[in-house]
Amino acid sequence: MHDVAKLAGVSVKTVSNVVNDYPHIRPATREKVEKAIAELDYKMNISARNLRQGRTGIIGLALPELSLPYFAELADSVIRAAEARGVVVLIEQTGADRQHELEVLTSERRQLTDGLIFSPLALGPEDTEALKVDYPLVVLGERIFGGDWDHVTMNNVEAARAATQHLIDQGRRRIAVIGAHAGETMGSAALRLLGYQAALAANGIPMDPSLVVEGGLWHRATGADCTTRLLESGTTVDAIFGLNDALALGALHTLHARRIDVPGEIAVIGFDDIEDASYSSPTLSTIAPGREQIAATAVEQLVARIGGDGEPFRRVVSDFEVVERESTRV
Amino acid sequence: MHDVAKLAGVSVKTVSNVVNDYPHIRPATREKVEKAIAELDYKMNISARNLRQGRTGIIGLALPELSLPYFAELADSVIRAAEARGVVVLIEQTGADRQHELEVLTSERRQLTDGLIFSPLALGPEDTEALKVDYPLVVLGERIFGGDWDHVTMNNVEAARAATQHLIDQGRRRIAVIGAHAGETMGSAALRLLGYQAALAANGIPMDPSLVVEGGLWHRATGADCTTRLLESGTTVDAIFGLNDALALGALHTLHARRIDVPGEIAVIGFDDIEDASYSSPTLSTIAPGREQIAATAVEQLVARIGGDGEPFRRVVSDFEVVERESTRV
DNA sequence: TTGTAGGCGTTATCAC
DNA sequence: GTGATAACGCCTACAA
Repeated sequence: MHDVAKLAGVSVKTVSNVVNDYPHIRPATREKVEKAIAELDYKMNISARNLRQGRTGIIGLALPELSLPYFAELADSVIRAAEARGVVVLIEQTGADRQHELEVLTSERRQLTDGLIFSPLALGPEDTEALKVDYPLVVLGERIFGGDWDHVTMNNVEAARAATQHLIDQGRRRIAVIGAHAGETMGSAALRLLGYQAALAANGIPMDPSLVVEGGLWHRATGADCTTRLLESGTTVDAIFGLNDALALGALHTLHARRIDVPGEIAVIGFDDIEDASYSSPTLSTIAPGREQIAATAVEQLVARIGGDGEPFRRVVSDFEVVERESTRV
Repeated sequence: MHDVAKLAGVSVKTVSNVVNDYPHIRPATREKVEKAIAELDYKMNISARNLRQGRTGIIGLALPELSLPYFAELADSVIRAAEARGVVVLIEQTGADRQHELEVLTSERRQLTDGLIFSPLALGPEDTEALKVDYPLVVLGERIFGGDWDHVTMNNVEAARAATQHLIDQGRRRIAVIGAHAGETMGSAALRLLGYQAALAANGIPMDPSLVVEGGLWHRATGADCTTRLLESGTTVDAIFGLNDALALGALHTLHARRIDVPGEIAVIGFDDIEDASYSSPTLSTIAPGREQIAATAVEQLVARIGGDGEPFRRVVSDFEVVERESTRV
């Protein structure tokens, strides 16, 4: 910057003003400086600016893992939204491990980012304290309510209710759920199960515990495994609600292997609308959770906070949609 | 740092020594300092360190997009490998657009990263000059050979030959390829096509141009579309080689929709071994390209370069493996 | 083994 | 409108 200033015959401050688009600069001066910049191929030192301003222009995104298609697609959307706002994204994977999720919140890396978009999977209401951090934070999902931070989420209960209702509308009555988490009262698993129960109740269908299959991590493998256990339990089933698409795709896999017709014998619906859902055989009906909207809103809120927005903390709920495809089409 | 030094009764330099694990410190001194750090909850200012050292501890990863499962899984592996080496990863998406890929190389964001792992999809040999950058660079894939940078890749030709040979071993003779890029002489498409041709030649099978289907971006949708065009051309086909798994999964989709038995009538093999390949119906045979190894090697090389390694530029070729699943199992 | 001085490249302040 | 100067918080000499 010194060199540029010298070559242009101005002070460093003027150079700084030019590169920062400070409005009150004489056109002639600006031109001189820009010519010097071009001539010397000068590039601003971001580290120095960061030090001075206390900002990095980087936001963190902490999620379970990119191998899970939903999170890969979410990350894609977040990066795009961030780019539109002139910030870049540092991704950290927690592996859905509670210790790792707690660590992310206090990590040294938080120094590197101006704020964090956090999608926890293992934290629960007992970890509320840990989320009281001194940097801008936007939490995704519904695991932890009511803290002093911004929240972007979807209406899990209502969406799961709609998915179940869709199956009921097709005449299904023995609807299984795979991927349930016993004992949880928060988190997607619990909330979606609630929606499922609500739909059954609203249609006067008794809830049968043998139709609720536990499953830990929501991978395809888990869905395949849950479905095997379900079928081998001998209970009657005419539909399966996978609490996410990966589970539902795993279910399709098992059903296919056992030559069970979908949707003829058993209809299947998932949740997330990942890209695979459009290309599986059969294609998978699912809930589209408004991923783009979630990403855009989260980035927008975070950037606003970083900019010193003193608004009260918000909780934004995105829209969802039932997407009917072959796996439930009669 | 001043405050810590004052509280511990030492100089700032000593504090610095402690936090940087400088070896020659009296245990008593170290303890005093650590106590003061804990008491004040002191955190080092990374920006200041970056300014002083000229390093950020961040590496860039530029790839087409995270929605493509192969790249999502690659990013996952890169982040893990980077974590093991104490660096974090900033991901940029190029959308496989040439302009965007060129821009990534000179972007202001390069100031923020100590080096870049770059997986180009649109650049070709004519862009060699653009890759001559003044920061550590590791290029993935085989689009551009022989420049002054490190290269981590797989043996596309040999792997494609093995995939084709696998189909031939199953008695297939009318083997189609989907996703070819006419006119390209570099890049995965061209190299894999070369391997395909080599296998046919080695087995005395004539190459039939009507079996080579063009397809631009390697998404599922493209694979589905290529397969439709292939079938509607009326040519005889008993196997399809998708130049990546997404294409092959798209093919499975179309074949399923048309009630064509896989592998009974048509066998299908892909390339990449993404997670979906294990859970499609039928499960997809494919080439496992050693993704973990590629990621680990790329990070390792980049970190070595950043550390000032003056070794000559290397080209590392990872191992691959044919994975046989239902889509080719007789 | 520890302390002191100086500078890394910017931007903010406040004159002019 | 533009310039001089002092921080931002750390690390690398070099000295003690």
